[in-house]
Amino acid sequence: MEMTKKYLKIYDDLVKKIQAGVWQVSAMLPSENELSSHYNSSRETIRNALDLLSQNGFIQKVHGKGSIIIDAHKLSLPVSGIVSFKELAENLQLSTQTIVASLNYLEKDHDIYKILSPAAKDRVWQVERVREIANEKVILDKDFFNDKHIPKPSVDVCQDSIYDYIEGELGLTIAFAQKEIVVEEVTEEDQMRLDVDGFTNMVVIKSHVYLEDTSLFQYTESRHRPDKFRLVDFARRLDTRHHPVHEPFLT
Amino acid sequence: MEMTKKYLKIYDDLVKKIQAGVWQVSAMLPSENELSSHYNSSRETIRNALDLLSQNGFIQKVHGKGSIIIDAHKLSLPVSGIVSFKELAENLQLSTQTIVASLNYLEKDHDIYKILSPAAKDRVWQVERVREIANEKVILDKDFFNDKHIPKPSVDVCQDSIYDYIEGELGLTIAFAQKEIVVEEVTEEDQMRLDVDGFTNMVVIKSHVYLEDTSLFQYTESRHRPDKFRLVDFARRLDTRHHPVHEPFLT
DNA sequence: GAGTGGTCTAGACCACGAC
DNA sequence: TCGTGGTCTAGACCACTCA
Repeated sequence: MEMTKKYLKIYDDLVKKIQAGVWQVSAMLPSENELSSHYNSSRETIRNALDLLSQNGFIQKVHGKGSIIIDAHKLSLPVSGIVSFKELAENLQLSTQTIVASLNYLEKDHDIYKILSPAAKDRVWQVERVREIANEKVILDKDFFNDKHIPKPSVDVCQDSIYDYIEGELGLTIAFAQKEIVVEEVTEEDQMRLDVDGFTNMVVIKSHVYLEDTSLFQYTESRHRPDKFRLVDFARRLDTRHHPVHEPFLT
Repeated sequence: MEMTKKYLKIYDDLVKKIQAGVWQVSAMLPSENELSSHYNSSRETIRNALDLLSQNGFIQKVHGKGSIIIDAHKLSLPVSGIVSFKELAENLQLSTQTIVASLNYLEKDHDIYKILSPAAKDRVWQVERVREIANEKVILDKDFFNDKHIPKPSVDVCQDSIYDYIEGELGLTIAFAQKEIVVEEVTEEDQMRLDVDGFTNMVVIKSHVYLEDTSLFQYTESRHRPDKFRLVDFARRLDTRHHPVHEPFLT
């Protein structure tokens, strides 16, 4: 009696083999037919696993040829997405630290209510966290939550990982996010909380985050000192016929 | 005798209906069974079409409930990806102009040969283009190509769209790209070519672009004046178990 | 329990690449 | 021509949501 999904087990197995170097980069994966007999599965199930490999930058499928091993993870792990600072920090070799600078409910007249609680029925709380990397305070994260979806937790939870709290303790599933990256001027708050170190601008990531039922539950601003900001992204060219997949956008 | 793929026609039709407002945002799409009888197709084909809608931010699927219409296109079209300036400009209401500042082969000792032509067998050419938006020169694009894959075209082609040349005239397919976004100091060249307008930093997008056969054919640096840079991104939370999908990255 | 999407199967034909 | 991946079908069972 297996709980796990077959195509995920196949995916996991293939990832492990690719990372172990069973096949060289730019070599071919076995064909879909070979894989389906090897894993005792239908071709469609293999294709589900291969789709995952492709989405995550492990292979490139070529019609009539096969699946080529690529290495989108070479330079320094990649891909735009939704990730917590904790997940991120675990992949860094540098020492990191989080300082909870504030944690409180907001006044009802705060602008953020328009976004997170239009009827102002639910309370909204805020947490501000300073991220220290190699003993420099370089990131200021300002998170706003609707109390109805995410009850205000303790400082300890904020110190650890709010996403673990949301996905683990509360059992909610984060589905998607809309993000905007811009460069803004340094604020007084930046100067108070961070080591701005003479910089006059900050890179700001503004995110609207949604649950699986499409309700908006979080708004975040992550303010980065520009010399410590770097975003690595792996992008596939999808159909751009109707709704061009965009990149730098200009106002 | 139809050339077009069935699931793409269904996708196109559903996009048209969503954009026409046939269903309200946060309403449910008809169920997969209803859609398959409506379009005279199997459920798997419908699911292919719905997967595309989901990837492109039109719907959010919820197990046991249905497909909810969402609106990732609300603010200003979205999503990180691979797009040409021409595609981008067509979605802008502002007047834009491209100036080809230079177009030439590079000396064999240029650093870029290490990336694009390791054996230094093939020639590498470069084009520099200044992008003017609302009569301000705010973007400097520096593109490097391997002559073997992409023969150096005329200035007119660069003026128009190199991607149209590659995908249309040469019939090649761009498959994926690896990008890095960082903030760098203004260079003398920036000052010479652009209206830097007192800014001391530039947002720089560095891209390695690959063809379908996974060969690297282009390296690009796109340098943006920070006040005119904005990136909008729509991200889904995928499996982050093995290879965390990252966001801001730090050095 | 009825209806939804998620997984999986076995089979078919097509479009493409390489020989 | 052969093997590859791409599309499509018809049907099955499971997991989930909601009344």
